[in-house]
Amino acid sequence: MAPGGRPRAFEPEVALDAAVETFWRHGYEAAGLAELTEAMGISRPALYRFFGDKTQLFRTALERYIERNMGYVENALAMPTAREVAEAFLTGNAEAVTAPGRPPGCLSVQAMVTDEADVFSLLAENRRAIQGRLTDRFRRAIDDRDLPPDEDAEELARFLITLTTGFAIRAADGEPRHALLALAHRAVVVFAQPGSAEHRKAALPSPRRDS
Amino acid sequence: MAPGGRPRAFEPEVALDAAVETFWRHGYEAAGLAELTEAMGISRPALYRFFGDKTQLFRTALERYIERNMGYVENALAMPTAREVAEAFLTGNAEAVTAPGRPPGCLSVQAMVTDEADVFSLLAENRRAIQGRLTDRFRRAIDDRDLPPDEDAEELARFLITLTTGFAIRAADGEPRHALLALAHRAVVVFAQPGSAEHRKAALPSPRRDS
DNA sequence: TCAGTAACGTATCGATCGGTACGTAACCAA
DNA sequence: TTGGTTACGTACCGATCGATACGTTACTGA
Repeated sequence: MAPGGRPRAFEPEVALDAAVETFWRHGYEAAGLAELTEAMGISRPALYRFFGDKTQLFRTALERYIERNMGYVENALAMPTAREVAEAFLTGNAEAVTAPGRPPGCLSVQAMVTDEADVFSLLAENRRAIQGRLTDRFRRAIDDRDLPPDEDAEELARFLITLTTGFAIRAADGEPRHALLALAHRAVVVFAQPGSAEHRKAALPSPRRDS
Repeated sequence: MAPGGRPRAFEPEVALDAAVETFWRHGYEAAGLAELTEAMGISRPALYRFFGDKTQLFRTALERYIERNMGYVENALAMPTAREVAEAFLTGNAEAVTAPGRPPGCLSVQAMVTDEADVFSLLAENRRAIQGRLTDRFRRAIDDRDLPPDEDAEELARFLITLTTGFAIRAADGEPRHALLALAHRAVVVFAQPGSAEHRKAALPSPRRDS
């Protein structure tokens, strides 16, 4: 019934990668259609025909970014001990946000500062998903006696996410890889060394509930 | 010789505070003139006559933001020990980025994601200045035998700045105050590295300064 | 009363934003 | 060749961006 029409004049994956890099470097709003189309090497209507509007393009770009540049998350979650999970997660992130030949920082964080509610919540959901997987992993570590029984798995996960968020901003700020790696190695001391579970007593005077 | 003309119809400080809040909530680029003028309660030409262009307004707003919402920095630097400096700095920041009645997060961080080079470098300079003062403080702590002689003062300062940067983003992300405070208390254990067990004993909840 | 001065705000500037209408070009099947 | 189909890109849309021109209003001192 319907034979193929005129063939595409560009490689969708190449164009998408260019979009990823543009969003990565400038965030969502600051990445204009003009810059996007120029980087992707296609015309504006071509972008809309293949990728939908700017928001949909960003969704697709974020998916690709995650699967191509956030592999360190899976890698870290597969580590045998909680401490190794944390170290792999932090160092993997430090390396990802300072990858040579790529924009410094993290697409998710660069694009987070936006008024577009759907883009923001998309990124928030992604971050929450990772934090949830880390939490689950640390809960398992508690069950396995790899972490103290009174340890707060959710708080540990939140600590890691918060630190990597900071890494992303600092990398965009020009901080070199070795500096972030040093911070990563330093931060894992928060994961109690075997035999010293007492840091929690000293560190937490009393739980506070104010907002 | 020159008599006064028509009197001003607005309070400059009130208008400036409104500008601070707008930049705080949306960052630099996303805070449009329409929103700024509406929040400030003045017309567009009035803004330009009194505050110069948008960049100059931002400079002034940043100055005011620093002097009104970053008092915790001075407070922290005045603490007697390195660990207390760190704890006061982190908790002070956690409280500042979750201050009730104010936008969550930090103006400096919200506005950091921008293409405007001069705004970016202005913020980077501010961050570097704080990091420098923390570094100096920790160097002094090393001289005073308050920190181990082989400690890296600059790295400690970088650790704190990176963490507070993360706090700012997470606060904007909706993280409640108590969660960030818990992270703050947890993070100061890096100041009780193995080998100096007595740093740990002295950990007490420090006096608090709300601004 | 009146000239001088300065802040007021409407109405508008050119540039750029995200998004499309539409005529054209390139493929396939008959 | 011809009709159907699909991608191509120029040229444009209304809205909004930051920034101003300019006529008006309110105050002061002579």
